[in-house]
Amino acid sequence: MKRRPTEESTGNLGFALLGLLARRRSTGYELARRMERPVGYFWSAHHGQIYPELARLEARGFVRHTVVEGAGPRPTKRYAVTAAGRKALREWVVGELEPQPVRDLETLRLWNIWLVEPGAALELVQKLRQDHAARLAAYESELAEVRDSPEAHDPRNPMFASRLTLEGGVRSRRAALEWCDWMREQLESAMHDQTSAH
Amino acid sequence: MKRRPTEESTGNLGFALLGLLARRRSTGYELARRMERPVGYFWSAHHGQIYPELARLEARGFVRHTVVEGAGPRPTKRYAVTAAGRKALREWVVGELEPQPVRDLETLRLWNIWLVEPGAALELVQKLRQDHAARLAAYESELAEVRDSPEAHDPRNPMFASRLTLEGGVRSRRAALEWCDWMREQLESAMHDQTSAH
DNA sequence: GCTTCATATGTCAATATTGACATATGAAGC
DNA sequence: GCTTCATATGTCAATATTGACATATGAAGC
Repeated sequence: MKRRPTEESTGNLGFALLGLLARRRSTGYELARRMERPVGYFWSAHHGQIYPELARLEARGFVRHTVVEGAGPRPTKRYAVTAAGRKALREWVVGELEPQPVRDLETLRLWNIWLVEPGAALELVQKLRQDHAARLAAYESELAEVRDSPEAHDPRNPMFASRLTLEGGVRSRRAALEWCDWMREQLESAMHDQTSAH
Repeated sequence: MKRRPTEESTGNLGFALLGLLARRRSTGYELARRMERPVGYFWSAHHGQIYPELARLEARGFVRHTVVEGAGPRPTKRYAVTAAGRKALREWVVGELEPQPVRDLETLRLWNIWLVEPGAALELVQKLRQDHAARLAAYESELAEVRDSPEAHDPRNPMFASRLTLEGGVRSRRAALEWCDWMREQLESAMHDQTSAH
C-alpha cells in the first residue's frame, strides 16, 4: 500500500498556529513565544514542533511567508494566514466536537493519595492550592487589562474571545481553590477523628 | 552511542496502571475497560498502549502476572502490583509537581470564536454546555454512590480518594456550566446591541 | 576585546499516542 | 447450525511530542 505524502487534515497544533496568525502575523520564533503566553494557558508546543508544522500549513496553502531581516543564521520568515487558512479555522471552530483524550496529572495524583499518610496528602493539597492561586492571579490581572475596553465587547473582535477564555480560566481556578480548601477540611477532620479515637 | 534497552523512568501511563492495580488486580483487558471509566475521567489510554506498558512495568519489577483461564487466543494474564511498584507510586504521588503540557481543545475553540458569527458562536457554547451538563450528571450520580459510606471517609481507603476526585469533577463542571451561561449572556447582549444600533 | 544573552531557524533521536489489523473462543439469540 | 458480540492479547505503521543538538548574529555589560 502506498502512503500519501502527508497532507490529510490539520492537527490541533495547526489550528492553534492559525488562530495565532489570524490575530497577528508572526515569525516562527514569535509564535513560539506567543505559544508560551497567552496560548500556553490552553495549548502548548515547543519550537521544534512549530517550524515543521508551519511548513506543512504552507504546503496546504493555509499560511504564506515573506522573508524579513532578522538576527538568526538562516533567513527569518514572517508568516501570515491566507483566506483558505482562515476558512479552515472558522470551519473547525464550529465543527463537530470530538471527544478529546484527557491527561490530568493533578487528579491522577489525588486519586492515589490514599496510599500516603494524611499529613503528606495535606502537603500535596497545599502545593496544588498554591499553583492554582498563582494561576488565578495571572488570569485576573490579564483579564483586568482587557475587560473594560470596547473591543472586548465586540463579538467579532479577538479581544472578545480573549475576554471569554480568561473569564473561564478565572472561574475554573477559583473553583479549584475552593476544592483544595474543601479537601484540606476533609483531611483535617479525618486526621482529627483518627487521633481522638485513641 | 549505545541506547540502553528502555528502563528509565515510569511514564504517566505507568502510574495510572499502577494506581488501578493498587486498588484491584486485573488483566490487561480489564485495565483497558477500567481506563474508560472511572480513570478515563482524568486519564485515557487504549489497549494498544496498555499491553506494552504492562510488559515494561513487569520488566522493572513493578507488577507481576499469573496466567488465568480466559476466552482469548493467547494466555490471559492477571497482573498485580508488587511492593516495589507500590513504593514507586507512593513516591510519585507526593513527589515534585512538574508543569504538565496543556491541551485544552475547548478553550482553543473559544479563543477563536471571534472569527464566526455570534449566532454560530452561541450554538457552540450551547453544545459545550450540554457536554458539561452530561458529565456533571455522571459525576454526581457516582459521587452519590460513595459519599455516605464509611470507607469514603477513611483517608487510607481508596474510596476516600475516589470521593475527593469526584467532588473535584462536580465542582469543575458546575463552574464550567456557569461559565457557559455567562458566555451566552455576553453573546446575546452583544447581538442585541448590534441590532438596536441600526 | 570578551562574555553573555536574546534573537532566530532548523534537525533529529527517543518516546508517546492513535487507530487499524490480526486472531481465537465461548455464549446468546435466531 | 449460523451470526453476532463480549472476551482477550497482541503488533504495527503513522503521527505527535519532547528535549537535545546545531548554528550564527547583534546588542549590552564589563
